[in-house]
Amino acid sequence: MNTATFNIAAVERDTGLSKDVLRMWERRYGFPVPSRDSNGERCYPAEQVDRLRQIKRLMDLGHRPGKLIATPPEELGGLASRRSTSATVDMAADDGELSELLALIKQHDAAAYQQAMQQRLARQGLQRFVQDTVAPLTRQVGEKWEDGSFEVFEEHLYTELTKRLLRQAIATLPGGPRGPRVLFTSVPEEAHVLGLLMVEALFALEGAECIPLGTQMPLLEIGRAAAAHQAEIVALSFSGAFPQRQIPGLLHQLRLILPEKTALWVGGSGVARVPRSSDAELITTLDDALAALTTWRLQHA
Amino acid sequence: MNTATFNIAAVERDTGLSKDVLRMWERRYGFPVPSRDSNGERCYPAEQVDRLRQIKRLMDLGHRPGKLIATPPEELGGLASRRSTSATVDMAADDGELSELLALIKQHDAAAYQQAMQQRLARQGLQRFVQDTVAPLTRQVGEKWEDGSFEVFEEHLYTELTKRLLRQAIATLPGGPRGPRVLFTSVPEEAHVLGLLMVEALFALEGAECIPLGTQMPLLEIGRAAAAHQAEIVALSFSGAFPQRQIPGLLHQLRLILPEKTALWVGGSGVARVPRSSDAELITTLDDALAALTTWRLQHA
DNA sequence: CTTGCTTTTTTGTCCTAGACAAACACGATG
DNA sequence: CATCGTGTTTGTCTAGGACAAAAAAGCAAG
Repeated sequence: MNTATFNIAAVERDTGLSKDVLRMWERRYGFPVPSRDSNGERCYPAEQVDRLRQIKRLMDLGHRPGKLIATPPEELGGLASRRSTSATVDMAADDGELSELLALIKQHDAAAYQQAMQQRLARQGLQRFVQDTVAPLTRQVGEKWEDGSFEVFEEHLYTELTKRLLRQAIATLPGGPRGPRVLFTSVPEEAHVLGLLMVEALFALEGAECIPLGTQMPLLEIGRAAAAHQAEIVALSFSGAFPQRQIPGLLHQLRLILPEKTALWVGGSGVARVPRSSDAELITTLDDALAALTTWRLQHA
Repeated sequence: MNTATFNIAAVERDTGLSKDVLRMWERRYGFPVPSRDSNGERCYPAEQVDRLRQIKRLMDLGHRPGKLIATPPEELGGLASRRSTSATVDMAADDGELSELLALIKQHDAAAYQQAMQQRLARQGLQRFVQDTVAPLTRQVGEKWEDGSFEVFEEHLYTELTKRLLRQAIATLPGGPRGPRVLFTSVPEEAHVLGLLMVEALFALEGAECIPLGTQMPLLEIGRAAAAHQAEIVALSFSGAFPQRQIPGLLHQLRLILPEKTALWVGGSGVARVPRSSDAELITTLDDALAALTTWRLQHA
């Protein structure tokens, strides 16, 4: 297992750091320093790939690469919580029950987790389940992942199982003929969908007609889909890991592509730091989303 | 809407063609020829992006780029069927019923499609539903998409709705304590999951313990997950669009990362042309998958 | 005519190294 | 304390060259 080494394409795939960035870091900071194969191409050892992934993780949290690369690897784990602190305080409420759920994931007990969540869903009803269980749980998984107490694959397991629960719940709702037609999707390179699903669940409950197109739609295709479905609203989501600098340009382009009367609503942790603009409506919380729906209905009554 | 132009990163995102390839084609073939902005950077008009996506689509089908770029745009649509022809013949069987389902997607009538599929599922049972409905339907959607009679977003709609159905069906099955523990996932950059879900459904029916980790797991994380879950089998899937040349190296690496006793099973249309090797077991049909499971059980009884 | 091997063409990826602009951090001024 | 420069950090783009892997074409032998 130690003989495995990664070429630059594999490192890009596994860390999400572009080849350009990898080469630039090597030039500027002297890390990573891969060995070379017989063709002079870079060979990264698994150890450096792991450190790179850790660095990427902390960068998505807001740290600067220069500092991170200067930090010795063994101290990296400690840098976790940063913008988490403010959020953690005001939600210590029913931590107790939630951490039981987290513990099930941590034990990799998928069956028990699913059962516990099903019960909670039955007890709380879908709306409160989304707002009081799924949303805080997702936040906590994010934090645990950030501070290293959750592995990537544990976060994936959580996401996958929870997605299934939400989709299942949504499927039982009747398609609402009363609300606006809302098209749910994300741009290419953006694969996260859990937040979008939460909003879809809430909107479906409100009787909106939800059209889920999955993730990763090319922009021009989003335009075609909106036209074909005569969607009144296009709802997009960006995760925190999505390259922030691309977002404004991307929204501007999409705005040009979409019919004028189609609203563009954008949410997810990736847009928290994006400047407001007339291209799209930025939505940062689930409550915002519901409020936006209410407002839309008033304006189109 | 005509004022929208794409920079090279946006084109890479939307077409799946790497920046290197885009620049290379410009150098070698003289297409695409983007205009330049004030910084000398490439600006691709929407029209060229569309043509590029069409070319990429045909390349995934086996065509050569040199020919495609030489072909005038208006003739591109006609080049569709190629390796499809052989397959279409032997399945003209119950085309009738299936094409009704396809028509519902084409009309963007999500509700009716879901209802029709639910009925079929109830009538056929999960195994036959997967083998006789979902699998051929997916193949046909692929073909329709290839020959241009399905838009990308229609294929997305089909995929999303069908994924939901399968997941829902899987959720109702008891977790099997008898079979092997099978970990289902895909590598980064590979977002397609429908084929994996079909296999998961069949395996779950057979009483195997299925652990769905969603898509896009870094290789080292797949290794950790396999260890943590004590998985006996890791099942991966590659779509036809995944860069073929990366697959063998990738499987070799993963083989080095995984514990020796963990089997590596790989399927999907992307592996059809991959050379056989001792790194992984290549599985090309649903029947193969079931056969592999049976064999595994015999060998570990 | 087909099968299998070798050569040529096609094609993608990697390389170096420089330029620049956008984002950020810091300090000064209102 | 807030707002506005200014310097530093950082990512992305550009250029063309080199090379190897894949596909096609040519050719030989069964």
